[in-house]
Amino acid sequence: MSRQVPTLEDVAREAGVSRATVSRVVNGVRNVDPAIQEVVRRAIERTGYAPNRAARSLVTRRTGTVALVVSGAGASSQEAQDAFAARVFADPFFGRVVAGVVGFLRPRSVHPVLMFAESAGARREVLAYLRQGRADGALVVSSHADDPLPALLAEAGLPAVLFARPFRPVPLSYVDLAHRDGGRLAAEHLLARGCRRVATICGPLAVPASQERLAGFRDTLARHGHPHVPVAEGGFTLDSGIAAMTDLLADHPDLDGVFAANDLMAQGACQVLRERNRRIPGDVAVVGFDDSTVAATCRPPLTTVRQPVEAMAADMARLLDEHVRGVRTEPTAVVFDPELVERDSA
Amino acid sequence: MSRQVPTLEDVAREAGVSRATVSRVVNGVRNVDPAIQEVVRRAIERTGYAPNRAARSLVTRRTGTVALVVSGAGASSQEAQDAFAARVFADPFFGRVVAGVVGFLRPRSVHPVLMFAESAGARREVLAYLRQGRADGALVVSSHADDPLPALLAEAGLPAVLFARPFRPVPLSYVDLAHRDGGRLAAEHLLARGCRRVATICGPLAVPASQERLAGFRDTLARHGHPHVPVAEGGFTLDSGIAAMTDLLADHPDLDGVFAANDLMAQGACQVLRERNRRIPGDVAVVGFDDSTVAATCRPPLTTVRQPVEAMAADMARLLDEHVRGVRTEPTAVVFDPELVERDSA
DNA sequence: GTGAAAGCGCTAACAT
DNA sequence: ATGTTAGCGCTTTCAC
Repeated sequence: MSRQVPTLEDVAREAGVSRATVSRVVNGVRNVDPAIQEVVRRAIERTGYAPNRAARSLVTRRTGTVALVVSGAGASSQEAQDAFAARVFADPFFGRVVAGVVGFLRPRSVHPVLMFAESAGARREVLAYLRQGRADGALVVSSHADDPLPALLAEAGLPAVLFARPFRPVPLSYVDLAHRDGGRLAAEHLLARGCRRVATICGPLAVPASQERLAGFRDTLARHGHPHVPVAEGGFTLDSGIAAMTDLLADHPDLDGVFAANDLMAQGACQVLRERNRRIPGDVAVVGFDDSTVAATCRPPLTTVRQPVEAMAADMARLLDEHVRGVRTEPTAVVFDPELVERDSA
Repeated sequence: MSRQVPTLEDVAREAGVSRATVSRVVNGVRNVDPAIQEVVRRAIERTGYAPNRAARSLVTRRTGTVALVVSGAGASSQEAQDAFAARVFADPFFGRVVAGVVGFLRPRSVHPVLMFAESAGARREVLAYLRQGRADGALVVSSHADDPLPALLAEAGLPAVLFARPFRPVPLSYVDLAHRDGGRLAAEHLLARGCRRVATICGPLAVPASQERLAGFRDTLARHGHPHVPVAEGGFTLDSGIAAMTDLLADHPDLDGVFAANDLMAQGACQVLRERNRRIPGDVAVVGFDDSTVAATCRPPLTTVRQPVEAMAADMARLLDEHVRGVRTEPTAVVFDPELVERDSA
């Protein structure tokens, strides 16, 4: 059938040296005569040798693989799982996480295996996967606020790094954004351009990040003499943004500024506003959050609070790498600063 | 540091049996006394044993992992790679592929490792990965028409299944859609609702699927007395849909129906139409393609030609599984039928 | 039905 | 600088 795969032994025989020597040149260990290196390299070429990773992993106890886990609230039917996966990918946020993670991992030849942990069973699978040594650690992105996975990972003593501070304290490293500052940035910008009747479409209040963006926004407005800010809660989706904006407009037809806690909801808000023939930013200024891909394609392009997701994700991978290599032992938090990106919507 | 992980040996000692017996119960092999099975199971419980996958893979020569490869045209800078990943995930199409693949794989405890192959170096990495036995096979989704990866995979004799028929024949299994029929469905629907001046925003003509959707659309119209159909080529993105619709409208201000070769471009078309105050479908009917997530959230919701991506992706995984297990040896093509989904836009 | 033992292909001491 | 050798933890004949 498929011909036998060459092993270290074969290469050694071909090159007339020992397995150990071949192993040394394959792994780039020094202490090998340059001339012999060349001979071995040629033998590798000729035989078409590729090191068997299972054998290597068995002795090194490392796989060069990390689990990229998308963790969420828990439906368990097949349709629900499909929907979960589709929803995750529909959010431009996740694509940026992957880009950042892969950007760090790829140069190091480590690969991400995609896992969904939206049910108790799926969480068990993630733990089993890690315990079987199939991956060196886990990168966890929770969509759900009170995700049980981080605690399980920590208890099991498995290397893991989280995107966003967990709801309840867990001895795990994480990267996060200074969400409160982000809310402040949005408020200051709206105020600076003269808005006086501003409202906000906040994210799910069960999510700490939503709470903080809202708090930063509110506090700043209060400090500038606007103690009462209409709030509509959304779910970080386009639809929820549409619904929230519709509600807000019904109760406060005279508003002149809106801060949406992510770009998707901001886009929904813009859609509603345009349908109602409100000019953006003339009649109503709109500020989003994230600076995701939709921010640029939205009509009009969104002024938004940028979250450097790619950089954050890359750092998450870096932290995990350090934990796995053992050069970092204590849980560490890295908090990034948001930045206002001005486009046309405000 | 982290306590020693229990091995088969430990469980065997704990249960008072041999390694072989423990292995048998772990792998569900029969010929084990039920009483002993129970003893072993308890020992596993007590020790918290989890089989080491590297060791198992070393002897079984199977990993329970498949590479999910997104293959594309070739930029090689870090930014280009980031952008590639972000773009891939921005397309709702890919999320559905993942959902379908995971739906099949998960019940079988096999996991997808995500790989991007947009450059020659990245392609080499994919081949090396497979040759090292780190994955049992590859599931390939090409965004680029003349992707060199399938041929490389076939030459190397590595198990692989493609999403969509490759540009030039390659001895690999693939799943695909009857795109031509999809184009026909769109044309028939537009005709049936009375449109007489229809145009189309086709996909990149370098992609076979685009060609076929266009051909099916054109042929059907021609057969009904409309030999000349204005065509604008897009790139399957929102922006390109906007540009194409703008052009079409400039040249043919009186058109009353548009078929866009995917939903993203249809959405762009709708945006332009609404800005121009054309009513949809009253003034201009719009038909999309894919029935992706944007179809439902578009304003108005899109009438579209459904491509059963999840089912196709699941079948792709099934074919690969069969090739890997050796129960299927010949390259096989599975072609799915499109279906018209009526919503509000046409 | 169960155990003994031979590898799977590799790395890493340890010798030389 | 290079070779020898002892495992890593598992599955799988082959005896019993």
